Amino acid sequence: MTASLPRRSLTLRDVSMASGVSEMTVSRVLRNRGDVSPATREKVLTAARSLGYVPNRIAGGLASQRVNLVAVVIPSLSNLVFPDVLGGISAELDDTALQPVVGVTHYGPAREEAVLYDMLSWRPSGVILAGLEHSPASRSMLKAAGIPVVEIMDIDGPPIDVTVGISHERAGAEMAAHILAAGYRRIGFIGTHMPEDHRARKRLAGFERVLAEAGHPLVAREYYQGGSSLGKGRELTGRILSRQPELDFLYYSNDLIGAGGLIWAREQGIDIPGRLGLAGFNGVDLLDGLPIRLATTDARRVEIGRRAARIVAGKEPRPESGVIALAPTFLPGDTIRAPR
Amino acid sequence: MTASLPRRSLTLRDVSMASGVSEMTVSRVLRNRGDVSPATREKVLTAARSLGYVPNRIAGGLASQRVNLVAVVIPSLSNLVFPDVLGGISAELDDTALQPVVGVTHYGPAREEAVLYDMLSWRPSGVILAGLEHSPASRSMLKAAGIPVVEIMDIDGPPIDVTVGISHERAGAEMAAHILAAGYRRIGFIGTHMPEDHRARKRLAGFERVLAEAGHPLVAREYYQGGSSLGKGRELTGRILSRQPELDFLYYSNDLIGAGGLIWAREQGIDIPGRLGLAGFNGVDLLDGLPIRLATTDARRVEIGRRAARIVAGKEPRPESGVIALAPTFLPGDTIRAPR
DNA sequence: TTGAAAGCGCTAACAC
DNA sequence: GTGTTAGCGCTTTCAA
Repeated sequence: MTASLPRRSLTLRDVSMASGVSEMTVSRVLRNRGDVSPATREKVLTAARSLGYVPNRIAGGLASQRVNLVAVVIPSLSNLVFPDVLGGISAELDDTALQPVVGVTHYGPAREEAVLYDMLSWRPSGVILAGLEHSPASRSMLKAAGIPVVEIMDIDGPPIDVTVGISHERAGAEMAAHILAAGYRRIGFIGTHMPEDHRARKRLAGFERVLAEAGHPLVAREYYQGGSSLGKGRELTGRILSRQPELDFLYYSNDLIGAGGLIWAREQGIDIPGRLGLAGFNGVDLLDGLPIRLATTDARRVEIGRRAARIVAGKEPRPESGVIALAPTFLPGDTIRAPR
Repeated sequence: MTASLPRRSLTLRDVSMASGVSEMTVSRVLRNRGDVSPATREKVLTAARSLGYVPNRIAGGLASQRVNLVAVVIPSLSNLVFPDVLGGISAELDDTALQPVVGVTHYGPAREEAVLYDMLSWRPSGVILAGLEHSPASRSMLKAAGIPVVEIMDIDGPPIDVTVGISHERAGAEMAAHILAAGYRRIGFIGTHMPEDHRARKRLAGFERVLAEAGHPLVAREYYQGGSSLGKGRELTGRILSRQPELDFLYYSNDLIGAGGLIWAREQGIDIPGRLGLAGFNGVDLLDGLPIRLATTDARRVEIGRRAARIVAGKEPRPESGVIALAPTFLPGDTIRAPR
């Protein structure tokens, strides 16, 4: 049995004819606009439902010059952190007419440009995008779009319109301060080699700055390509420690490789946090059930998503300065000694 | 300094005037359609770029009656498994004109209905949605849409149009067979209490059927509410084993709680897989770096996404039967004994 | 409270 | 290779 697929979809006109009411009134009923008598209303709704009418927003958007979409542009979906941001955005948009539409850039500026072009061609009511670094063409597009543009997750730089996030420079600096206060001195770093991961870069810069100022500069670094995983963390931790066994602390650019390193170090029987301290970044709750908790920084992902959405939705005014700064929060966990 | 936001966005007309070429030809250039002389082409492109023109797809879609969107409707983004499916979809759509647009249902049929209504109102070229269970209204909408509809991840039931996935009944049955073959006899189950997680339900049904047929029916079960996490897995494993210490195998409804159980059991010094065997479901690679690998079933997520996308994109014909069955693949890991 | 007319910005179809 | 015309399905505006 083959269901016969309708050649074209239903229009207001079909509902109008089925209900004996003008298209305009049908439109009013379906959008809950203006005054319509209960009787007419009922007639229309019945007709629409029985026909299985689904409004055509393409036409509606063109006519009204208004589309209730918010473009959300992020680097990746497999990164664990972006679903949290999306959760915040979507929770805050839930009681508005706005709907998020997600585009993924895979950390490529050219790809970001293409995604933006694409999304802007749907004339969304606002844009939320990760980071402050964009190609000149992307910046022009966003400025020319005439809609709210909220850059998120980073405030170390000038926004196009508004930015909501944490200072990664500060997050790195604060972590360095905690590590030094706990007495660690021979500190190494493990992170992605991604020129386009500006936030990781800024964190490392802040981290190194504080270490250097204290006279205990970073003594080792290990970079990797590709995605983060527990396995990668194990491997790199093994490598950096076999090369420089004197290291007493490892700072990871994210929690997942940090957790991998933690698992490896425990297998080796290394005393943590005594002989070796470890810290990651993000504060992902996925890892909460591990035997010991990795020290990390909560990047305030959900809240960032919420605030960004609030601004786009007009629930909260655009800040005068264009900047909404949240504080990165240190989570000590079990992998860093108490301060001396 | 306040950038002046343009009151309305540019139109083809603006590009036409700036380049001295008709709107129609501008449209041709911008879409790479038809023959346009290189000279004209250049003029148009230059004008469009310098103005910062971004086409209006709302208008384009209305005029052409064709929108290059594929609606993708999934229960959750935080579930680890759906990003994989999305990855497969997006990889396969990358060399087509189609673009995925994602909607999230949070496992609610009413919410699914709303999301579908919403997405269909954009007149997408196709729909990919998780599961075979939908409200009657959802089914009517989908049938009436007149576009390819691909239900994914489950083939235990009749599709609306096409379904691509694995049989969860079979996945559960096969896991039971492996467990029995390894000599385990006192088997328990830990899973979500989600009436709407039909796939988990079907897996358990297949699992129990084989156990019962072999004369070793399931002897314990533990359900939980809410999301899955390592912590939840630890907690439930502790609970079920303290209640029924004689259990020699635990089957989990997903890898994450399974891994939590594994971590807990190792902490207790329980011999795995000797004294106790464990298995999860999904085959998520996130957990690859754990000290020992959890036995599981690869649910073929990426491939499911790919095949679904291929059908929507017309790269592969709709199967006669409407069903594309992939084989769930048993991954023995280290938490199940070798068969006797 | 309801209806009629115009037009949103683009593209299909056809003419030149 | 390029231009003209009509119209996609709705909503805005104005009139009744």
